[in-house]
Amino acid sequence: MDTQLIFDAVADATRRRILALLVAQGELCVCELTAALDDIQPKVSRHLGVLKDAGIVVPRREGTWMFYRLVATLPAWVDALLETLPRGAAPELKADLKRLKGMAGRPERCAA
Amino acid sequence: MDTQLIFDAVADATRRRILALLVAQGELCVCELTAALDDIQPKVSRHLGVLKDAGIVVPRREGTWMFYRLVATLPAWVDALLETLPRGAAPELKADLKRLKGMAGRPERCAA
DNA sequence: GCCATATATGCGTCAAGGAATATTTATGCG
DNA sequence: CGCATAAATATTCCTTGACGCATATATGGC
Repeated sequence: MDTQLIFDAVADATRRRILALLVAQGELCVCELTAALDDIQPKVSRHLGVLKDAGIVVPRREGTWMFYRLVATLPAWVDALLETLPRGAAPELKADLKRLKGMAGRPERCAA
Repeated sequence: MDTQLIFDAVADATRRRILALLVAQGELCVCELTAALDDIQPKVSRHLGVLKDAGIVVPRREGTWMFYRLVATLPAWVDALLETLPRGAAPELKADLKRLKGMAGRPERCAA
């Protein structure tokens, strides 16, 4: 658990949007995040890699899709930090959620 | 209140040490922070400038000294973020406080 | 005005990190 | 096996920001 990696991860606006979405939705795949953020896939994937290396999210493969979710056993202060994102630190969250809802061909999950 | 400025400010380890000291001590001058961090004065001053531009701290002049303290009316989520610093996100805080206590010729405050 | 202390800032250098495109790997289906 | 989709990585370019040093500014006392 490297403190600097955590803060570096949260310093980027795109990664904050991803984290806010994961806090709100629990688990999302790359294509869902790409649609929600209205951005290109390599960019989303690379930012997810940063979050994974920082130990904040974990991937789970389900067929073609890669689902990402928050690590369950984060230190309390990291949880508190992530909680601040929907509560004022991520203004775009509403719009991102709206795009996510309106996404066509959203994958169906088998297991959670 | 620019969200990105807040996170950029907190992304730097030196600035997190400064903020943790201010959370713990309430108000400190540049020379006290320089001693507590065991660093050079221009560096401390520059980081304080970043924190000031981000709207997190405010300066107060008292004779030759410049005292810095946290802004009183920060948004709730920023307060929550700052609270995480002494609670696990600032490992060096103990050592920094120790150096501060042992500092020679510490200025005396007139008004708070 | 002169000097000492405290603080701020200009400047050159350097490395880290983000964006965009192209490419590669992995999975599923026929 | 070949194709299509999803995702990861590699490459290149470019911007940002931290650091260290030197210097400038401000305040107080004489």
